Amino acid sequence: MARNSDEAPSATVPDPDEVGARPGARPERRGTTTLAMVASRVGVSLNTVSRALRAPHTVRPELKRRIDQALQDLNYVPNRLAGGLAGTRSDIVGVVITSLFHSEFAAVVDTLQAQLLDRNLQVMLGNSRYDPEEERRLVRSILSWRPAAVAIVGCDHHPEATELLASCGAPIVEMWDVGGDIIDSAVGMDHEAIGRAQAEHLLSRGYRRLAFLGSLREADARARKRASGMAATLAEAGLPPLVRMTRPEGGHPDLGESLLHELLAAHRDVDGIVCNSDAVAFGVLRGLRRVGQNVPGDRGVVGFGDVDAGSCISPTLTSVRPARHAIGRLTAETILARIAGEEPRRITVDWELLERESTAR
Amino acid sequence: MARNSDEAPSATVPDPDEVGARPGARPERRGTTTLAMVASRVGVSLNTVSRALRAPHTVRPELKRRIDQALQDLNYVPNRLAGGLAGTRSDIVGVVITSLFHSEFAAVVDTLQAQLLDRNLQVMLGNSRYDPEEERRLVRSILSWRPAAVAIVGCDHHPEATELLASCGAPIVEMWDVGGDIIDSAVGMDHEAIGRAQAEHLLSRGYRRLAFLGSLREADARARKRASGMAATLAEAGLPPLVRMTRPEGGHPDLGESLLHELLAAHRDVDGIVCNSDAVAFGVLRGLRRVGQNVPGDRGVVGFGDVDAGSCISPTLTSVRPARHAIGRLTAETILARIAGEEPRRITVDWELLERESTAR
DNA sequence: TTGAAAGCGCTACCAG
DNA sequence: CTGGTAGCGCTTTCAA
Repeated sequence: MARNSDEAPSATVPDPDEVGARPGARPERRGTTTLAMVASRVGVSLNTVSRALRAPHTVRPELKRRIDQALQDLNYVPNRLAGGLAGTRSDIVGVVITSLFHSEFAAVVDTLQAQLLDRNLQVMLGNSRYDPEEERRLVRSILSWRPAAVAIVGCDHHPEATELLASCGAPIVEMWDVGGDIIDSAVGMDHEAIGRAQAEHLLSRGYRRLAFLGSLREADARARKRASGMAATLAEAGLPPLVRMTRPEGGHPDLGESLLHELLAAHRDVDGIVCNSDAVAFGVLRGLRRVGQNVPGDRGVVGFGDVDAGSCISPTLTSVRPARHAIGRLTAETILARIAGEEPRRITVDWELLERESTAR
Repeated sequence: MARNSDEAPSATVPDPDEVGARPGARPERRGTTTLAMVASRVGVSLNTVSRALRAPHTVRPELKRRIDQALQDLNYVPNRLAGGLAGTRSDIVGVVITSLFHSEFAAVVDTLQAQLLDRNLQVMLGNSRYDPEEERRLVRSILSWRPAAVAIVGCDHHPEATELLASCGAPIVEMWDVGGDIIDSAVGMDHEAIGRAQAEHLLSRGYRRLAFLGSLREADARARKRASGMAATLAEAGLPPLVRMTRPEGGHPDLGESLLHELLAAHRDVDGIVCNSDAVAFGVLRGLRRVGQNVPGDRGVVGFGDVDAGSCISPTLTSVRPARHAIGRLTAETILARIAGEEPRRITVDWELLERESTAR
């Protein structure tokens, strides 16, 4: 059981306002107990209490016990705004992502938050919704809390965001992608390599004419890198160029089905389809089933993200599984290391191409 | 096909100043412009600049222009720790959820964050991972930032968390659930009613012996309320009692398939299966397909959450669609209203039972 | 319309 | 080991 300040059977919470009102004690405000109140109740100085909290071993055990008691009696909750202002660190880690909804990054944030909380770092979250302007706003806003570090999705940001991050003095960890210029540290995947692997896999199964389908809104730098990887692979193999189709709508099965129809109308010869996300791929599979096309016989389909459902649909979906938890964990570790003064890191994280029925011919 | 996981110390990174914090000297924060610096550059006093920021109309237009110029030249980023300490508001909204990974709440947080950011409120996120003890820690931690408001999933918390939230003085909005006691305000669904609807739907399709399957870890108060609703419906119809099966693992298709086998072994007569989440339901469908059972013919399956893939699998999955974005939006509105001094609210949000093939007999 | 001064609650430094 | 004393950067009266 954790020792100080972190336990209180809330059976009876004494009134914090009842403090020996001596000249010298600060005027008490309703509801909030300050260190000074605790100190005056115990009869020691304010900063003794502060030390009892931060460096327990520097306080006489007996005194420490009495202080803990008072802390608990008064139900003290520290004011970290004050702590952050006075100290050097703010204990806030800003986390900027591009999307939460399509759960691309939910698992990453999940792991990251849990690991940071263990070290008493609080996550301040922002979602740019794939909008660079929003990202700029968000970065500004988060930096105004003087975070101890910032984790942000991607390596390609609004120029002012990059500038702000680079010069704010806090460690910055760019997540998900490792390609390109890095501000400080990065933990992510090589998306171009993923695109190559997706294309190579389809080619190895005999598909020859490939397309890349996805939401334009989510056609971020990572998606473009994957598409580039595919295009490069095709070029090297001397095959016809990659067909790319996007729409403004979000990545959803309906988008996938709709893009599929467009694709079949314009490029009937395409036989290998890579989607920007599994959600889109599900729609493509649904569409192909509805028009009586056989998968993997007539056309192969590859997703990205490896959502749970991919192994439950029929045909099961070939997809790329990012090491989401690894990214979250390694990002947390990198943040802690950087805060501790270690060198910047650039970590390339594993991913896996899971070959399932949708390409198994 | 696994890929590289090499770790290369990046050489392209500009090395920050000597981090060697000599004892005695306060660590210098790089690139931090203070209001005072801006003021001295313009040749006015510090709080004139402050006013120019917060109440522009109280400053002579010409001066305002010069101040704005200086603000921009020096690339001023406010320090909201200081602002929060000095002022009465902290502009932080704490958001406590039970899970991010299975994206149950990702959409809610998504919408909530975007709406709050529009009003310059920053989201501080915490994930309790369905653990009351973690929830208590998290609430304490978040309250130590003196948030302007707190949004939290559910109405059933660790007792100390409830106590802390109730007495912290900030508006509290409980999300997702509206049943039971409320601390301040709530925006959510009636989960017992959902359970009743799930059961009634199965009964109306001729299924008679019902079971509830799910992850124990996610068997939170909401899930229990839904199961209760089902049980009550069965009791009122004079049918055999609800079979409940849970396991400690997280809600995943594999869990669903595994629970299904257990169910078939122990209660062969069950013909209507309600799952705690769509992910579990997907596994149940997969399992039934593998053992050659016909859905919806032999058994009906109902999910919860209405994940995208539900309409792409075969058979398509009957599920309950929570009004996720509505919850996010209404929570934001309630928070803003409460901060503005309006009365607490209790809002019951719609949901929809989507009848698809998995129960269509 | 502007400025001076007093804190917000805490941490950090120094002397006892 | 303990207490005094400065601030951290900003908001807020209250004067000018």
